[in-house]
Amino acid sequence: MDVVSPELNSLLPDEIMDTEAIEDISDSQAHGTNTQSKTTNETTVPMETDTSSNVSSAENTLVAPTSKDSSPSSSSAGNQITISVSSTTSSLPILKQSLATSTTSTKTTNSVSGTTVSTGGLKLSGPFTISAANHQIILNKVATAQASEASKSSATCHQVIKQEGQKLLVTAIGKSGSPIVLQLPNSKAPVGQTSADPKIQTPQFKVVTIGGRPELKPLVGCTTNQMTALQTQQLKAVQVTVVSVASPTSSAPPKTVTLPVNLALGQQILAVQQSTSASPVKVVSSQATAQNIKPVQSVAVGGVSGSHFKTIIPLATQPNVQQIQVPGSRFHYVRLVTATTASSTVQPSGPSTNSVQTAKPMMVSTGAVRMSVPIVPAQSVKQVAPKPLTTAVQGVSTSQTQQRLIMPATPLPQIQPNFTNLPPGTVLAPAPGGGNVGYAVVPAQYVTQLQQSPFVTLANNSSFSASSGVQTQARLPVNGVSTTESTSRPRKPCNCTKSQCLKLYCDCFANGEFCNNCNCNNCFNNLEHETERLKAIKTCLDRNPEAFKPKIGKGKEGESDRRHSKGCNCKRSGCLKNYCECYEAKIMCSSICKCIGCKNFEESPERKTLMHLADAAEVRVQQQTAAKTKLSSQISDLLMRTTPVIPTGGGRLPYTFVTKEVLEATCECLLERAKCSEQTLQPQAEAERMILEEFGHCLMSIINSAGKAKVDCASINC
DNA sequence: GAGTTTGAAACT
DNA sequence: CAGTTTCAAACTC
Repeated sequence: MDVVSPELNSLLPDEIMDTEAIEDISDSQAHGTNTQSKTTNETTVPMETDTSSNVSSAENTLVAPTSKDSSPSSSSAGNQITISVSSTTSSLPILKQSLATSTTSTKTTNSVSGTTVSTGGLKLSGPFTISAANHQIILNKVATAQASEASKSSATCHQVIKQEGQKLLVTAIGKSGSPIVLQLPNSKAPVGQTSADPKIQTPQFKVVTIGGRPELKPLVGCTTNQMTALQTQQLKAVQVTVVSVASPTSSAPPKTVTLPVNLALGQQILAVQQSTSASPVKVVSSQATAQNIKPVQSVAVGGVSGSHFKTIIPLATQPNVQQIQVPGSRFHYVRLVTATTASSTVQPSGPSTNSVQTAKPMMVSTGAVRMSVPIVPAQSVKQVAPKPLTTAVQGVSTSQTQQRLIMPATPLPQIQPNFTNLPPGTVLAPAPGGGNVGYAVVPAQYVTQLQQSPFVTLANNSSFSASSGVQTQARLPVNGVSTTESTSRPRKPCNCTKSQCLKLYCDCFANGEFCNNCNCNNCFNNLEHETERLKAIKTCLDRNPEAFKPKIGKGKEGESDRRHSKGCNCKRSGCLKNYCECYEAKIMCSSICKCIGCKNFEESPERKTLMHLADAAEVRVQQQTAAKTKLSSQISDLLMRTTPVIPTGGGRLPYTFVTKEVLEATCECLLERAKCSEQTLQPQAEAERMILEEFGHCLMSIINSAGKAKVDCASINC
């Protein structure tokens, strides 16, 4: 696997670095480690990135000029990277500093251009833009759509990374929305041949893995050992790992992912493949030294024309996690699960194995094909990885870094070719094992679920240890709602009995989640039945391509912000019961609803009544809670202030607990209960019973508190 | 907790 | 596309 040079690392948005990393950059850069990259077998492929958690800076994104725009050196001999940094507003000190110290760039106040990044034998050339203001690195489309087609046969229109016979062709995403294609053909195949006719030869894609991992340990035999101390120090800062696309190795069968042509239609393909053992470049090297890196791998997939492709690089605790956000889709992030091959460059030695077991960063995994295929036609991409994510991810990572997902090795040839029908955000995880690649389709939420799923286990199998780990998932905001909230929110367990949880009847399945702690019978909505589940997903999508999209979307102009995408069809519920999907979603029915006798509209008296009742109930609950809290606090306060005289061995509780404050609080509780009964039109007898029960509760609280105080005092006296 | 009602999903 | 069946959640008792 190729690893980004320190120079390029320094150019990455600061969101992908943690504070430590940034500091490290500063430190290392201060020492002038400009020449380190040449001795480091690492190469970075710049990814289109957007970590713009800052909205204000989002508008400052600058796109490097395409070749059409006379961008410099896009066709230059593949040994250069032309970096055009245009920072209009906010300064990015770290970035600038990095640029100033680690590149040969021509620096101006707010922009840097003409950077050549050369790392070891790997060289990357091609225009891209680093926007300091927006914290973006944008790979521009090298040419226009027409030119791009022609460019496939010309290396000059690609950014080429070449190392030891391997070439990585990078067709950058441009403003026109062309997909990023990181193409690393087999080293034995000439570049021109590979790219000449994609129809004849299926393109092989390689996923670029960005991010490193803290606590990485150098692998035995990797080039890390050759790194100087300065290199090591610099690499601590940030790591961008370019993972292979096709995995041509002399010893292992290449892991090739064949992508359908239509994926290029406004959809972004991110294929990853790590370099193999045969490759002189070991991915591990930089990461192994990245002790302080908080690697992040995330890609926000933009839409077709004119949409913004953004690669979100959130902090991930482990390197082989990549996230893809597809706005508008409930599948928002992706975990790329590394697969392993029998021939792994991972040394069976203790250190490397242990590093995995202990959640140490192991980009070492070889032959892995990781591929994320955002399916949804992109809409405007506004989602970014907020900085707070960094903290969240880090927090999560510490607790779950040892979890690993064992992916079933079931090949799915019948489904594999058609990625377009998979749910958005689906992760295609190659199954570990031989040359055949099986995929586990993991909708976004699944990834998070997997962390707590019983299917997530520690892999003891050495073949898994290096690459098949499921890493801690950075949680990105989903439609403005933190996925941390959405995923941590307790979901109602399903009770499916006949659907095997593989139909949309099942809420878990419909929400793109695994069943977990459900009451379902004969459940197939789990990794153990990935084949069936994959088929079911495909079936659902065939039936309705929108099946996995949120039902509640934005309405037309002038209508409510939220409305049901299809509308309800209620007939008997008046749309005022939870049978109605609109009412359940707490939205009013809209013009597209086909309901009969609908009462779920703005001026509906029934609806207003319900709303008032609901509000009143909520207020009552709050008041009761407050009253009880007050009572408890006052009792506690009394416990602190009073020192009741406790007769030795006596059974009497001190009367001093029944103070004025306690009485008042008790009365408040009783009054609230009475009001509640009154508002709910309860019969008097029932109301009295409820009040008495409440009084009993209050008494019990007092007695318990007094008893506790007695015990405490007695123990003190003893 | 069992039985009923309901409407979305699935099927024909 | 409409009608019917299946299904699981919501609801009632």
